[in-house]
Amino acid sequence: MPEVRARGKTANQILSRLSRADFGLLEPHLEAVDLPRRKQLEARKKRIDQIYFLDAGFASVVANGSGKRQIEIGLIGREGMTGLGVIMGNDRATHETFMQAAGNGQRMSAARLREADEQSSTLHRTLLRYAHTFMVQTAQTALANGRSKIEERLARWLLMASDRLDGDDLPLTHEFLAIMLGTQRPGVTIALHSLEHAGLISTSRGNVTILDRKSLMETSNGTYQAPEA
Amino acid sequence: MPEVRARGKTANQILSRLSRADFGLLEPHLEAVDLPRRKQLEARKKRIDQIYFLDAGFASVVANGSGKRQIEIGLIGREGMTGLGVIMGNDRATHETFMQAAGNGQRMSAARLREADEQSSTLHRTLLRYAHTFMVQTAQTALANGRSKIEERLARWLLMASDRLDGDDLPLTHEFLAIMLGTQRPGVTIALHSLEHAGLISTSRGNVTILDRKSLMETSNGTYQAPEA
DNA sequence: GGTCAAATGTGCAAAATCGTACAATTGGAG
DNA sequence: CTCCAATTGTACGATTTTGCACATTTGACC
Repeated sequence: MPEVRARGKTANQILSRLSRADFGLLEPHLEAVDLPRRKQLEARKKRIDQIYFLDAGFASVVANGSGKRQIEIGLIGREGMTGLGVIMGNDRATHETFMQAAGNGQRMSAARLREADEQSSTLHRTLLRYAHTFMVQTAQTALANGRSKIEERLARWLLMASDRLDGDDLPLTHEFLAIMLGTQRPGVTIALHSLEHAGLISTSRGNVTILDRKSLMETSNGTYQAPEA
Repeated sequence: MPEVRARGKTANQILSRLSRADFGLLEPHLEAVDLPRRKQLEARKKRIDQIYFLDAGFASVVANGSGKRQIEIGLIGREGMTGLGVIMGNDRATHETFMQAAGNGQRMSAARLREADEQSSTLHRTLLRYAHTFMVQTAQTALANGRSKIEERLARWLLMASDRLDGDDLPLTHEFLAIMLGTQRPGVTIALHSLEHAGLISTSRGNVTILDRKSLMETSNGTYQAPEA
């Protein structure tokens, strides 16, 4: 049987919503790949060679400052893709992007994507719309970082992460969460306990399970926005 | 004499760097406008009707959260424009944008800009490149908000503001700065005094003057990036 | 079933920031 | 010149977060 990848074969929301024609532009170049945890998808200041459309798992986009200051500015799951720089005319990555929860996706060369992007204005518009979504997410992050307490930001982050996974089990260590939120690791431990005591989550070594999504949203105090927006 | 607006007639860096042809697409629709302080250029959730290319002064883009939580996510000066949503396929504004330091600029209808943007791919690419720049600025803001002290963020902000004005005099009240940085107003007063005692700035009612740009950059502790990047 | 590195729990003093209140001052309007 | 509202200076307890340090637990591997 021929190796034809149907549009419906991917869980990636950008790909699966493309028109048949637009998908046809990309399809010959797509390659299914496994994406283990910590796999780097983009490296700061390095040329973007490959574009990843995620089907499962999620990646973090992290900005680095002086010293070891770093903080997450966005999450990418099956709703999105890496390589926005390519779409927007900058072929070098500004930030680090790496898998945070293992999964898989479709990969293609950045050059090929650029070609397809130039050929189809409808494809281009679709990709741009996602870029805009990501921009809004980053802005929300800036707001949360500046005006919210750790517990609120943690609640927001857990919700965003679970949106990008199938279940409510999030494979995360406190250490990782601390880096994502840009705080001390013990602060994360405290905040997680607080949420756990309130019955919103349960935790075990390297794992957080969301129990009460609704209350978590309240705890996030307006910093979390439903993904459809 | 005919009222022809030459490309060189505007200080806006996007417009002045356009090819003759691309500028020709926009020029018939541009209208010089005065932009007083607090003039709103975009309103959250409202349709974007007009696009502004700034020639002087600068605008703040502010994200709002629950209650009165708000924080600035970006500055726009003569290097930029408003209405990125239109370029990226979203005709409603996500954030508030208003003039922070009075100035002037060129205005045109969003519909006309969209038309021109669709006609010329070189114009489109130019606008997109600015959108990417703004995205990076927002990401830097998220980093600074999450990992920097008020004094560092203040130094960063003053530098960014002065990049977008001609002189080193910034017409700003503590109150406004507090909103921009997302902190308490007294905190700004303290931080300004600290910078003033160190000889980096001088202040008077409603005004901050930058005296030592270089030291300010050091104080910002890596959060400020030179505008050319 | 023992070992070890990773992950988590906990404590605590220092620093930063918040939240709020109120006094002092300044410059423009009348 | 006088008045007044906006702006700035200052204070202070409460809260949050930092920055360490160290004890404990867990689970994979041997």
